[in-house]
Amino acid sequence: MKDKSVTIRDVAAAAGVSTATVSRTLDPDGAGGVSEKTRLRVFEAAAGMGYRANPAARSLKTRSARAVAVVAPELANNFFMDLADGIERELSARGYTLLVASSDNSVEEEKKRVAMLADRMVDGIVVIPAGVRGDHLTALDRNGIPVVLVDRLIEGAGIDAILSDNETGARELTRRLLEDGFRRIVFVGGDKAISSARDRIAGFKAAMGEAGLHTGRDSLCLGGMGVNDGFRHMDAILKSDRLPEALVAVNLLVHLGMERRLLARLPRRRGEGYMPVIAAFDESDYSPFLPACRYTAAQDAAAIGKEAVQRILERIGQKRGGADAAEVTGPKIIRLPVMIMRHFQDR
Amino acid sequence: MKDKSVTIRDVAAAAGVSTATVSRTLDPDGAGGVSEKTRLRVFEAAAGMGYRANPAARSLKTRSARAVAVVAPELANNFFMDLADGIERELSARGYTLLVASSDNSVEEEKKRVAMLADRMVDGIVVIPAGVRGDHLTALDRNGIPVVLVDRLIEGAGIDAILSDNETGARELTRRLLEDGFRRIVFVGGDKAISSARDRIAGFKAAMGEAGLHTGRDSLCLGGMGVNDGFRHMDAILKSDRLPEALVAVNLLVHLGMERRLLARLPRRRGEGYMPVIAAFDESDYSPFLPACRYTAAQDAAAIGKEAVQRILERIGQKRGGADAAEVTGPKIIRLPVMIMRHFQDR
DNA sequence: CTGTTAGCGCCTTCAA
DNA sequence: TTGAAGGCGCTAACAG
Repeated sequence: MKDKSVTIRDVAAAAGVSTATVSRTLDPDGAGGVSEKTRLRVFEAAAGMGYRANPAARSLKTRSARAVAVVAPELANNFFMDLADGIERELSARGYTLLVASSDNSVEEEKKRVAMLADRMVDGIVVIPAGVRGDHLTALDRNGIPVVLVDRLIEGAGIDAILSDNETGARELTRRLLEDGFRRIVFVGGDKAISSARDRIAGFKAAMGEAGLHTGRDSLCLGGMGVNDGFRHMDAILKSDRLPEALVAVNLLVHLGMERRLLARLPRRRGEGYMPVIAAFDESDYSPFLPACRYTAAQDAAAIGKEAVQRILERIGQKRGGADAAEVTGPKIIRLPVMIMRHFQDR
Repeated sequence: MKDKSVTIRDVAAAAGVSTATVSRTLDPDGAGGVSEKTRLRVFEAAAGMGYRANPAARSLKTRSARAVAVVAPELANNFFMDLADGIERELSARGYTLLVASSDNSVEEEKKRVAMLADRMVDGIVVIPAGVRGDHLTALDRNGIPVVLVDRLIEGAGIDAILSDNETGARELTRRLLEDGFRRIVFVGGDKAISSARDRIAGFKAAMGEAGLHTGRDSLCLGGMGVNDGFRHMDAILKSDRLPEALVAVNLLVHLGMERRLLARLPRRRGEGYMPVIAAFDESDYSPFLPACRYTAAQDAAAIGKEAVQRILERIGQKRGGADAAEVTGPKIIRLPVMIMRHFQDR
């Protein structure tokens, strides 16, 4: 907001060329026919005067802002921000800016935020969907603002997505428990509306099936993806007749809730009473401290972020180039492997 | 990016008024002399056509973008994102957009990001400083882009700041340990370059002094604010002659590192050998699970975020109004209280 | 390879 | 209270 901000005209005057030449020289996409001599002169002049292109003016003209947005259900979530971090790193390396907005776990809010971002002419939006509805995203994508889904899929929306291989992850997690000799295993949490949860449930069932175990009502405590849901389910389990030997938690938060419920039991003395083993999706810095936690499926947030950026910039490039082959190919869905980690607790 | 984006002219035509009238009617600051009748007509037309003002064009003209940026040392940090969440909530309620960027814990990077954001004509920047240097921020603030520091202070920079009352927090934390009967207490971690660390150290010393205890070399393990630093310090402590009875951790990460080191000991069986008690800054969802953690000082991230937004919008308003009284008053520094929490572990 | 020109969509005097 | 007109800083044809 410096009053004396130096414009392209000042640079042009100083370098003794036209504004058009300066513009071409300083084109971020670097594709301009400018002679080496003038290019040098312009660069020098620009640097000397501390010229900085005005992005608003540029946007107004080019209808693009060299910015990409991320919309996450919440900001204060470790996994989402790991993703954002990866995205930011990748993006800034290529001269793009990242905007972040929170949908506050609401599709309504997500709609608003996405609209606002579209207004701000971001070149693309990475969305961690808050729910199952994706019409607003599909519309955006069709209208020329590329959208890439991350972490969760919206079925039938026809939008590219980068995910973890949730089914395989859950199957592996369950297999480990089976290999350890557990038989009475219960899956906890999981909103059927959310694709990752569905896939994880499927993986669990598959592994149980392989072992010849039936997965009926009493081996599934479905519903919810939050801390309270985990707490609630664990509570119910503790009050049930047949205590499971092991549990599979659908995600970090449900896992946390379950551990909380276990911690809250009286008497607090460890080693007394029932203590199940938990295998959970999502590794965190604190996993080693959770008393029941034996296995986690660690998602590679950095890789997902990187892949998402790559995909969205590719799409942005295509749009500029005018190619529209993507629609024919159908949405591209990438599933990245997870890593199973073992935690040793003093049990 | 819609090809057929509806502009102010379309609305003007539809409503049968001039573009100037539409502009006045839709002024976000609401201060325009427009008759109720035309205002209604314009609103109706705008809504009917789905008009959305183009922020780039508006920015170009007004040199403001109704956007505020947050620059944090890292995104994948619970406390910082709690702050960001609070800021976002407050901001979007007032029609502002939040941009988030990471300085990657480097002042150099912070400089670059801040410059980029200034180019994008954000109206103000909330910074969680990466280090002690703040010239670039002071310059910005003087040049008309309000800057508010959060969580950490930069001495002598003359910039407004919203902080926790770190000294009182650390003193309280230490007092609790003393009340519990501990005498050999060591403070762990803390970069002297970071104001919050300095204040916390001072609080520790004050409490110890009150109790008539000396705080010499052997009661301070200073240096570092990260997980590795905590680990390293705890390692050294375990190898020392006189094991402290209790420890004060400078922040969440150092605390985590310390707990990790304790966890890593062999034999892994709990209850064997030495187990100190820790009082740490920063409460998290996982604090109840950390075996050594007895007290935490919980910062009120939401309140800090809210306060920061309020302050920065105030400054933005002043700037528009042309008032410059702030410079006379000197920087405003607000210290918010922390809450001491007790954790009961099965020890 | 470089300059000229005409806006992008909006806001804001200045008159009416 | 309203309208007309002139840019904000930049880019993208189109000439030269």
